[in-house]
Amino acid sequence: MPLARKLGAFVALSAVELAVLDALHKRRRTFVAGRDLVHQGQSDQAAYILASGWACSYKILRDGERQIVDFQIPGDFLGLRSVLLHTADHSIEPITDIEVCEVHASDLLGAFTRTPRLATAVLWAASRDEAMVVEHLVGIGRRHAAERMAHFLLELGSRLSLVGLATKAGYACPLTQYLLADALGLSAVHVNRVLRQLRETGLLTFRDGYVTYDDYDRLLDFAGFDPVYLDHTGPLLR
Amino acid sequence: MPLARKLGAFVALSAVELAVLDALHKRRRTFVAGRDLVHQGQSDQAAYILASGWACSYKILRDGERQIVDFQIPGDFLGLRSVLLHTADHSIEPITDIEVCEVHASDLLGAFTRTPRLATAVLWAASRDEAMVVEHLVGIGRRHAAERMAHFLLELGSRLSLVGLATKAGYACPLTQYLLADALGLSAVHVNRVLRQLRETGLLTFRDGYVTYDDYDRLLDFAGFDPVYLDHTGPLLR
DNA sequence: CGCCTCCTTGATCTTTCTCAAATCGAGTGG
DNA sequence: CCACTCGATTTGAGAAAGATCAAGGAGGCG
Repeated sequence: MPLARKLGAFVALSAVELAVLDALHKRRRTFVAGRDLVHQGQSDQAAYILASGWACSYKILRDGERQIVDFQIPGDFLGLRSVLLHTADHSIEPITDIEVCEVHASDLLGAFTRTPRLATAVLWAASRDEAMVVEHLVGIGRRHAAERMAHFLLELGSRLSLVGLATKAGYACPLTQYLLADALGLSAVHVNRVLRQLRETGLLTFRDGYVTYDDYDRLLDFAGFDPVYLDHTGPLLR
Repeated sequence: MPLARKLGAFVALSAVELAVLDALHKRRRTFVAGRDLVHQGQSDQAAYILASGWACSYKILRDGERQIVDFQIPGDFLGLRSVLLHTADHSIEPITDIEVCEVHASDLLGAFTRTPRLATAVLWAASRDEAMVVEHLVGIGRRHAAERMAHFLLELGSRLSLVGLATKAGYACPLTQYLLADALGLSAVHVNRVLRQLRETGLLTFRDGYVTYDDYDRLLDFAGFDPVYLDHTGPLLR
């Protein structure tokens, strides 16, 4: 269970807490790629824990422009904020076919009451997600396109290796250039050019759904990637 | 106490919970404008609750570029994420002289264990903050400068009116054009031009530390401002 | 085969940045 | 009261990053 693994990095979970966590994984469901799971503005939505596949959360503006806020990979929550805020402030779309576990607001709040440490752990996971959104914000605001792309793909690799889906060499990545454009605040055309530039300067290659690091150290430097905000040396709470 | 007021909007707090919250407000401190409270990379930092004044959280990139992630106003947490993640992933600078209450990690985690509902409330507040960061991200990624500025200033007004610091007409705002530039991912020069444009088209005026709405309805429309993500009809938990 | 999605590349245009310089008001010391 | 400084604002001119428009190409699939 990728979620337990993730939370376990922060809070040393007891048997009871693991059992409560396991009980959240009862309602299993699957969704097909491309059909929204949650739609911006819906209220009283359930949250989900992503078991397999990729999804993205995004917002649509009036003029039809889309901004992807984050991609979700196995072990991530989908729509946790929507549950807490009572209304979905963003939409969620599966990028591939996905498997999820549905979690109702009452389940979650009940679990928190029974095992407060789990609440702390979830608060930690939410903070980590926010740290990624913040880094994303910084990238869009103050990095130019190539640096932004490099940083983004490095972060994704770092997250994926945490759940065993990436190696030092690279990772499988189902994102299209259109998705990258919507995530990075660029046009799809420019994404293409930037990827070409990264390939031609020997930093990384994104081709046929696979990201390959061509020179990891130089790439880290080029992107100014600092993995501190994703690292954690061990459980904070014992 | 602005924090109790804010959390009270989400969770109907009991006398015990209010007492625990009050106990967090023991260590009062003041800081002068311009000197960092928290510095990027510090570990085991305390968190603060802002009692009066304005602050901002930001990240500095290698090349010295700065991106302001969010401004904090009374009732907001400062550095909550840094406590949970064990390391500050951003810096915090007071924009005006400020008064804060220092909160240690242990106080906070202790309070959560004693009153789980408080943990839920703080999780809610954190989610609300994240929703604002997300909206900020969307603005930087997909809105052009004028729209971005208008949306940003409307959101700020909306947050301020929640704690009684803004009216329908406008609000006092200590931000310089340099701060706005660093927040919005623009150059200070362009911020100036955009403010002029908004003034000349009769939408809003930002002058002498005061934001005045010149035509609120047209401004809402121009910015595509949707206050849903800040609204809450009442306590979710009773 | 024909259609569809995604990727690729060229040409041109727009937004925003950078550099430069003038202005303005609040303090400060003489 | 005046000269001086300092931070913030304002405006202009030219440059650059990235957007938009347009058109092909390559692979998958009914």
